[in-house]
Amino acid sequence: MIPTEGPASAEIMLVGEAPGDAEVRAGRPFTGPSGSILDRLLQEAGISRHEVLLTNVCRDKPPGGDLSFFFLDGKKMSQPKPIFESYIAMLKHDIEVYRPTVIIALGQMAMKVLTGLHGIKENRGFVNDCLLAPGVKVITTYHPAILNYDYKLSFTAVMDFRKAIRHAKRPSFWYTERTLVDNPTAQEFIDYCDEVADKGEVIGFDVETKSPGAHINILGVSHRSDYAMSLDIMNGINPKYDEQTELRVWQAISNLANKCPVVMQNGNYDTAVALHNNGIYFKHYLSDTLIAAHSLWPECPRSLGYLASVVLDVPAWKHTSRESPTLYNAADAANTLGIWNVLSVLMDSYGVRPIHDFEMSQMPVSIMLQLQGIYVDRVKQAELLKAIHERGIALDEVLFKAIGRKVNLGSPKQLQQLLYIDMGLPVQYKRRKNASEPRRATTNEEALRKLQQHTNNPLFELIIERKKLDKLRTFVDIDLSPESRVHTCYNITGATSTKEGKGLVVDDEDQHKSFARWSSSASIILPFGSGNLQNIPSAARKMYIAPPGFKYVQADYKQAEAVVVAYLIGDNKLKRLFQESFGKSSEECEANGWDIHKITADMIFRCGVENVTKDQRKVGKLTRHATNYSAGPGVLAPKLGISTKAAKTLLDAFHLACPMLSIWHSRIQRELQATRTLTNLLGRKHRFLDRWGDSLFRSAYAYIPQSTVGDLLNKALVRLYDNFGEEIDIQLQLHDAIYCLVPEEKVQYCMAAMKESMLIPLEFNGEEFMIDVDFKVGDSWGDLYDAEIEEDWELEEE
DNA sequence: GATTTTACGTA
DNA sequence: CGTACGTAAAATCT
Repeated sequence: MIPTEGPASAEIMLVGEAPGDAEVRAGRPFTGPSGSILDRLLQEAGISRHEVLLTNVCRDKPPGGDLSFFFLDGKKMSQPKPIFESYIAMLKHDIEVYRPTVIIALGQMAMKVLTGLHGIKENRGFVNDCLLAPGVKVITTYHPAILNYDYKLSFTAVMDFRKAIRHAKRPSFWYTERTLVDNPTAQEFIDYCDEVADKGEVIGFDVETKSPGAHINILGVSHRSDYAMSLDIMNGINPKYDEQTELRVWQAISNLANKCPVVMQNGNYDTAVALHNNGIYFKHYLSDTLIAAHSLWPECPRSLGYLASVVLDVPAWKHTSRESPTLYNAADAANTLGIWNVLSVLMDSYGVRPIHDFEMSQMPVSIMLQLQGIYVDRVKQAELLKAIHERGIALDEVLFKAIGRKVNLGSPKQLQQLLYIDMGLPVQYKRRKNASEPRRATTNEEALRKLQQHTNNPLFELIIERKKLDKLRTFVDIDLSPESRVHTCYNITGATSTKEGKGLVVDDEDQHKSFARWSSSASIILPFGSGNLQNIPSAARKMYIAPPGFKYVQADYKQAEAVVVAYLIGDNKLKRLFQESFGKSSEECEANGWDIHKITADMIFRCGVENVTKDQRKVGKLTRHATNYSAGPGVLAPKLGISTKAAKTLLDAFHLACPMLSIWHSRIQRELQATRTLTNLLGRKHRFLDRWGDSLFRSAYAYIPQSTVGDLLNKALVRLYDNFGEEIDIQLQLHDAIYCLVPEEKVQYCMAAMKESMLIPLEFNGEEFMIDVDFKVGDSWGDLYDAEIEEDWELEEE
């Protein structure tokens, strides 16, 4: 039985779940591994464990640490045994005796017992009344034990602790008093908008929309974080007001859009919808809480609810969306403004406002690209579909004969049955991220290729081809808009928006990363196409055809990441190569041996650049690739068709010739050790909060080159759109390439404009350099040929 | 019907 | 022991 510990005068009480072995031995709470994590968190939040009360819901360690032991119904944990009831009574007693101002509930069980709430993700960070002792504030956060597994949650936990400390100092303060007007008349709403517009102050704005079509049905405006008004203009699927009244509402919004600086949460969506469906353009959309949060904490969640839980003192409001959509929307608008007020100050003290402003500057071109979409030729689409279908049938016949029964190759389970049980082949296992993960059988392409080598059976080639065909079909067999277009949603901050257009969906927690590149996902406004436009295979690109008399022009950064790496690691040989070959034609590069892969091959084989054979060049290319991303011999070997040992010899030879790379890796590790933070060449910072180890290192090695190129391209894209957007039709953003569509006679002009926009100097270690640009031109996105700017061609001619 | 797993497309 | 991203289809859970 572990008693509550701490000073009687303490204002904060921490309640965990149950003691562990260390606690039982010491007879004191939080003395084991969780205790040391807790100490670190408390220290970061600015408080010591000697100032707080420490206890657990359960006073004893359950057998095997399994909390369900204290319940009659096992895992469900809804019917407590008498002993659990007695623990609750003890907890209640201690709360009443010590009477803390704030209780910090650590983990699910403490939250449930103290507040009656379920779902720690939704409820943590908010202030709730204590069920056991009404009037005592309860703030829930993650249990320290879970931070062992998910270090990223530490940031949130520290923020929650800080909030608890603030509240402990102000016993009577619960929430910011505020007014959310959720049922105004149309006239009241219009009057409010007009009044706010006249003042021209910063407003928070949010819309709710109805699918299909993403039509706005609720409008929310807030001029102060403690006041918002929300109007529902729809009655089910019918307009709520007469035409005249609704028109006046839209005029009022349009007036706001013209006069007030506006803050939104993911306003990329709201402004695109307002423009597309209502013709309203937000002239002064200057700030966005999603982008502010991304520039401050790119590694953290950034939904409005999360941000509010971390920086505001408002009650949780997500649950109101169903019972009162206008109340919900008003809270969204007010909280957006409230969050902005805090983040705006933080951005200046962290020095990241330039990142926010840079991302905001990408908004207009991103919105244009989303609404414009890309044209697909229906005839070519049908042709491709037919070819896929026919080849599929032919392959199915051959496969049926070879296998003797019908197997759904899209089913990993059926394929495993066929390969590893029926055919008795050696089971292939998936590549693991670290050695502690369990081995999992796989039937992916790599496994099939291994089996092919093992058996020399052509069956596997056929299986691979059939699977690829099915994959390709998903990119070709797509719905087109009435204008024969497909659309996407470009997410400037990386992760995807939800269907409702707010918050963030992150399947895998790693996906908060967002290394400065846009992501592309299914359009919520115009749901046509395969969604992500950044992963269309080249075969499917052939149906994205330029109209008669027009050409696609592609400009991409040449060897972009390799150039950045060369400067980062101080590889003089490569730096010289990139300088010498800058702006030179491919023929000239070839003639002079300016070829990074030949140079790499020479570093490995020491044969002289001019003597490198085709095979050696391939080895050089793949080795360079492997080392750039710190891949190991196990990855390189199958790609070269050699043994792991031989691959290791190659890698060793490379590292011997290029010691700078390993030195740079060590430098990155030291930088991480100091602050866990890296800064790319354009000043964008990223904190790496994963568990310390190789996986974190590899991610970190990729960060600077990848994010620098991402930022560089977006900078160029904004320049191209701002300076040439009237004459040049930008079509696509593909991480290190931009695609445009122009009349044939404007191809040279387009290339010159793209070159001028994309050649942007970078600086590292006081040295300035540029990444060169390559061009391709053609009749479709999938049919492009090398092109160059004619030597005597000047941009001014146009 | 909703969520998770597997596989795979791009840079 | 490449990283980053999003989606389709099958498998599994509730």
